Parts: sequence; structure tokens; C-alpha cells
Amino acid sequence: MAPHSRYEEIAEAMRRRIEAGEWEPDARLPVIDALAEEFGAARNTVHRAIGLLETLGYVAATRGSGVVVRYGAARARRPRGNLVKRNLWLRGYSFPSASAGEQWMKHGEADNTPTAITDERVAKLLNVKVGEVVPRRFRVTGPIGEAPFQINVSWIHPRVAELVADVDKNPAAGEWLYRIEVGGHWPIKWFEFIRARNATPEEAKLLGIRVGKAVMEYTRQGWSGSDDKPVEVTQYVIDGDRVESVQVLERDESATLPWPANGEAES
Amino acid sequence: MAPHSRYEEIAEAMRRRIEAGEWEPDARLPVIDALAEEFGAARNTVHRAIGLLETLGYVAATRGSGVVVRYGAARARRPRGNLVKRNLWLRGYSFPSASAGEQWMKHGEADNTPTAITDERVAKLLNVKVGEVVPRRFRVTGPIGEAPFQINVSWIHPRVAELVADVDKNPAAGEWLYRIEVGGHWPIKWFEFIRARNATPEEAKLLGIRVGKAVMEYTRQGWSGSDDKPVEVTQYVIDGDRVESVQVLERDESATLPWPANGEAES
DNA sequence: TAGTGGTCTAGACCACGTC
DNA sequence: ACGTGGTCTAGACCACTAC
Repeated sequence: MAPHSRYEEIAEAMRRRIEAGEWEPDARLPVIDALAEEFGAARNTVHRAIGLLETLGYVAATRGSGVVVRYGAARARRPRGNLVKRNLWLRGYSFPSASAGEQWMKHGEADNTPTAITDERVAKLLNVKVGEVVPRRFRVTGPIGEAPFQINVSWIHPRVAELVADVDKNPAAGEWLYRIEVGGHWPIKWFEFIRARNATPEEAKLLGIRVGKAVMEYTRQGWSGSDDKPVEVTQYVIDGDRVESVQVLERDESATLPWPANGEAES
Repeated sequence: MAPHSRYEEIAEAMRRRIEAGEWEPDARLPVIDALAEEFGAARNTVHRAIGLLETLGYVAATRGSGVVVRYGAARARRPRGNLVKRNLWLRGYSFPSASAGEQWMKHGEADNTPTAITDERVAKLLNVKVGEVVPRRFRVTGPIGEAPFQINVSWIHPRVAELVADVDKNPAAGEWLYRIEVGGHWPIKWFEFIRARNATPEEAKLLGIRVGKAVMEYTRQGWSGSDDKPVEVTQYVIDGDRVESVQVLERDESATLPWPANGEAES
């Protein structure tokens, strides 16, 4: 029954106590030294068990204050979909993967300075070379009053850079995607790639989560409607614990095969 | 520039070497002791750096053989969708989140024995109590000839247990979902919940991945069309490194607002 | 300032793959 | 049997929070 390692056993024992209610949500756990003595293990081993419980979403540890139970925390539900809505009044767009509607920028961390592309995959999707400097838009967002849980980064192809050059100085001009479309690239077509992966150290710091925490990554590639080449790549990195996509499955009866003519039925 | 800890610095240095091609894909890295000496750090610290690189998908470590570069590995693409297809000939169903089509059961790990429900969320979705014993179907699947990368588990509500009791002995009778529908619960309606989270120790062992690796979790809840209560819950847990969902975004022009009557345009 | 979690070390031992 | 990665220990020191 126990092919587990010791730290997994300890994590398992602690998990059971949490689920049994012995340690209630928002309550503080005993300090690590006390737990180490109780379990008869080294401090490091208990610390590792806590790290596991943290990535699994059972507790949250804060240096200086303690380890707190985070079991049964609420999670934002975001309807899944593939419909892009345009709002010509605001000269903006609405992507289903991007927002739950009520999000806000945080910290003033917005950064619109052009940057060299380091990621090989992004370079390929945008059809530029690694190291090339392109316009970039960077945001960390989340609901008002709560911790941010989403990183938004967009890279723009150099050949349309002029079209979005004054977007920040002149907000009434509309979003940069709108500028690109009316600038001669209508209609933009998008592909979206969805992955689950582990947070990098940089992302973990931005989102206030532990390194290695699971995140959802949406990567969107926008193609020009005129020259049929990529014009933008946008990536959303979302704390996996904070959101959940929901979808109603529909029946495709058109794809239903008829009963076989010579009925092999036997029910 | 370096708010990193030492193990993150070492991981960063190793990552740069991999991306620079100094350590090529499928090549073996130096042994940990050698790396520890080179970086002037303890063995444990280097080991932790390697663990980080492993969860980020850059390397794969195997006890007894070594650490191998896994950069740029292929990934299966699975079209995203919400259309459930019925196949009356096979008396089965096709869910977009479930399969890439060519999957196969692995290891003979299939397990159809009834089991007590331990997960509180699953219990709630199936509308039963935690600890209640219900029919369960368990599979670990993946493409032929490759390592499995997906865990499929289904729980069935006790009130429809009789309808699926003989499914295993009589394959020609069709899938258990088909049996439930023709047994008086047509049409079943489904909701699907999608999350990214970290693999538990059990899941990691089944999928052959490191504990804490990011996985996609699809949870499907099926409602009876007759008594409007849940009849089944199915969960897919998929190695995040092995699949990627792809989707074409469509324009919803019906939602587009008209230009304002008093044009504030200035482009 | 005291107490908390987080990191690092040096060394030991274990589990597993390879030869 | 050997060499590999994985775990555990005991102790030290650091970074951060709360008081």
C-alpha cells in the first residue's frame, strides 16, 4: 500500500486531516518544526510535503506568517467558446478566452515597450526570427480587489507596427487590433492553441503563485485577411486554480449513423 | 537582475545551454555530481534545478540511466469542440475532449470494479454521498506504441447501475452510455468543466510523469433526459506535455455594434 | 525583534537501469 | 556489480511578516 516516499506519505496524512475538517479552511497549520517532530521526520521532508500540498491546491504558505488551509476555494467560471465579438463603438474586440468581463489591469505593470522575441514558438507563429525586436504589449490582470491571475502578452508583426504606433497616445483611436484591420488587413483570422503547463519562475512571481503551479496557456495567432501572413500573436497565461472553463456539449445528430438495415439488434 | 534563488539560476543556465544547442535533444547531460562541482553547488541544489527543468519540459530524468534533453518534443493536436457524435452502429459516442481517434488501451490496466467515491467534487456532480459505492470504469489510454498519456474514469449513478451491469460480458450490447439512454434516460445532456492542475502522485505514476507535472482535467457531467438528474460523471486527466487543443476562432458579426450615428471617427 | 517559511549544504542511503 | 537519479537527514543561514 505504500510505494510512496516519506514526503508523499506525510502530504497524504495532512491531506486527510484537511478533508476530515481537523484543519479547517483559513486556519493556520502548526509550524513546520512542530510537524517535523510529530511525524518524526526532518524539517526538509515536511517542507517538501507542504510544497506538494501547495501545488495541489490544499494549502498556501507565506514566508513570515505561516501555512494556511485553502481547501474548497472559489474558482471563476469562464464560458468556453470560439466566437469573437467586435464592438465598433469602442473599436475593440472580445475574445472568449481572454476575459470574464470584469477584469482590470493591476499594479500599473502595463508595459508597451518593444522587445526582442525570445521564445522560438512565438517567433515561428509570428513568422519572425528569434531575437527580432517587435512591438509588444504586456498586462497582468485580474478582478478588482483580488489578486491578479492572468498574464496577457501580445507581439505585433513589424510590418504593421506603424498602424499601432500611436495607439497609446490616442486611446480614442481604438485598440491596436482594430487599427490593424482598418489599416488594410481586414478580416483577421485567428487560430487558438490551448495547453496546460507549469508556471515558470517569472510567471510565478507575476501571478503570486509557487513555481511549477499549473497554468492554462492560450496562444492566439492572427492572420491578415489581405496578405495572408501573421500580424499578431497573443498569449494568455492563467493561474489554473483560479479559473475553470464550462461548456455545454451539443449533439451532432447529422453525424449519427442509421441503424443497420439488417438489424443485428438484440436488446 | 537576480532575484532568483540559486537553483533557479542553475536551471536558467542549463536552459540556456539547451536552447543554444550545446546540449542537443536526446543527448545525455553530465551526471549530477559533475554538474554540482561545475556550478559550485551542492548535489541537492542541482537536483532541484533539474526537477524544475523537468516540469518545464526541457529534460527527462530516469533513475539509473541519466538526464536526457527533451526540448522541442512533438505534441499531439486535438481539435477542440463541443459536438457529441452518436454512432448507432457501434452503439457508442464520440466526445471531442476524449480522444484523438487512434487511441488504445494500455497495459490491461482497465478496471471496471465498483468503487467508493472519495472526491467531494465528483460526489456533488453525481449527486451521491462521499463514500458511496458506485459502478466505475477506469482506463489508461494512449496511442499504439507510445507511452499512455490519458486517464479516463467514469462513475455511474446507482439508480442506472442495472442498465450497465452486463456491458462487459456482452460487448455487442453497446457502450454503457448507450445502454443508459435506451434504458429510459434519453436524451442525456452534458456539461463539461475544464481545468489545468498539477498531477497527484497516483496520476504521475499512471502517466509516467513527475509528481506535480501540469495536466488538463476534463470533467463531464451527464444529466438524464427523463428525470433531470445526473446519471454519470466522466473525468479525463491528460499529460499537459502531450496534447494541445486547436481551435479556429469565428466572428460573431451579429454581436457587432453599428458605427455611432455622430461619427467620432478620425482615422 | 522574534518567529515564520524558504534555501542551501554535506553526507548518507536507497531504488532502478545497465552492463 | 556498478553507476545513475531520488530521498532523507541535521544543521545552518536567509527573507519576510507580524508585533
